[in-house]
Amino acid sequence: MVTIVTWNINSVRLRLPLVERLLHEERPDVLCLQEIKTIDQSFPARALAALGYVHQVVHGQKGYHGVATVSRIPLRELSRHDWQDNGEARHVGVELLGRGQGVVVENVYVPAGGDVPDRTVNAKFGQKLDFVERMTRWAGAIDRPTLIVGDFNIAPLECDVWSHKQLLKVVSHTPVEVAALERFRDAHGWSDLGRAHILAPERYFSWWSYRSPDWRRNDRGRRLDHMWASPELARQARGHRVLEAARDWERPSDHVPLVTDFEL
DNA sequence: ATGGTGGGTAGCCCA
Repeated sequence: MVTIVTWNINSVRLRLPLVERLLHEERPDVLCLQEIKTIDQSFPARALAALGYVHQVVHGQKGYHGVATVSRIPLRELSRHDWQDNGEARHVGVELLGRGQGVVVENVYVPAGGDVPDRTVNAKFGQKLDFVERMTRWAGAIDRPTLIVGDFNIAPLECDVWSHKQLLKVVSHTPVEVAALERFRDAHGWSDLGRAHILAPERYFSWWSYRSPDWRRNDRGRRLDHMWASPELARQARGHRVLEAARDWERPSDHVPLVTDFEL
C-alpha cells in the first residue's frame, strides 16, 4: 500500500509542528504541501528528513504560494509548470522510484481568483480560469499513471459547499469555474477520488475560513482540495479520508489534509 | 451590504 496526503499548510515554517504531528500520526509515504510561503533555502528540510521524509522536492517562493512534495519513497522531480507564465510557484511534478514505481504525483496550487467572479473587472479571476484551462490542456495529454492533487480553489458540487444558493456568485463555486473543472475531468477521464469515496450528496468540506467563527458549529466549509487520478490509477485507490480534526489543532491551517491509500 | 481572521513581511499583498 502507498499512502499519499495533500495539505494546504498556509506557511510550512509556522506550522512545522502540525506537519510533524500529521507525519507521526498518519505515516503517509508521500506528502504534498501547498502554500509553503517560503524560499527553498528556508524549507524545514532537516526536520522532515529526521522523520524519514528524506526525499524532497521544493518549489518555493518568498512570502507567497510555493509547493513541496516530501516522501519516504525515492522520487525524482519531473517538471515545474508555470501555467500563468508569471513566475508564481504553483506546481511541481514527481515520479515515484521505489514502491509505486512509475506513478507520477503532480502537486498543484490553483490561484484563488480574487473576490469578484468577472474577468473584465478582476484580472485574478481571469488568471485562475486561464490557469485551469492550460492545466487541462496539459492534463489531457498525459500518458502515464498519474495523480493530480492539491488546492484547486474550486468546490464543484452543491454538497461541496455549506450553501449552494449563497455561494453561486462567490469565487470557488461559480458555474464558470465548475464548468472549467468539468472540462479538466473530461480531458482524460480523470477520477475525483474524494467523491469516489464520499458519495454525493454527502457533505464533504476541506476548508473553513478563518473569518467564520466556530467552524465546527457553523460549519461554513467548502471542498477546495482535491485528489484526481488517471483511470488506471483510480482503480487502485483503496481508501480515502478527510482529517477534519486537524482544523482544531493548535494554530491550524484553514485547510485540512486529504489522505488516499493505493494498492501499488 | 458588509466585514470578519490569518500569514508574510515591512507598508501592504494575498488568502
